Amino acid sequence: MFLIRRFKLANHPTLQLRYYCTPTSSSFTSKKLFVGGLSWSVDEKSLNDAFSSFGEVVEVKIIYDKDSGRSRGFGFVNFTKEDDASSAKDAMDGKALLGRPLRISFALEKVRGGPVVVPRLSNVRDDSS
DNA sequence: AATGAGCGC
Repeated sequence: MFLIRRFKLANHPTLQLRYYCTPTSSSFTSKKLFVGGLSWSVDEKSLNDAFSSFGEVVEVKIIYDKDSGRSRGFGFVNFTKEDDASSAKDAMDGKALLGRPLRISFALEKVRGGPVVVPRLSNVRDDSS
């Protein structure tokens, strides 16, 4: 089920490839939620407060821009049980937090290790024999 | 400076 390697080609200059483990079915469950649509001013504490009532929250992480320090407007919430994550998603998806409606889905996991690009030098000779 | 779909180090 989590077998499809999906790649996304980001905007040209960096030509970054990002691989994610995506489920074959569009609806799946996870203990980890992706929470988008966050107001710039939402921090991890308030996000925790908003989600901890649905179950035991292991981790709350908001993604901040590396050098501007500003929130990128999304984050992740980890529950111990995916039932809790699921009900939190159902209850909070579309619901506004600090004025902005949350966009919640189950988190995609980055493919472990990421893509391995094997250097292939076409003019390398095999001198082993 | 303002930005508003997306999936982190």
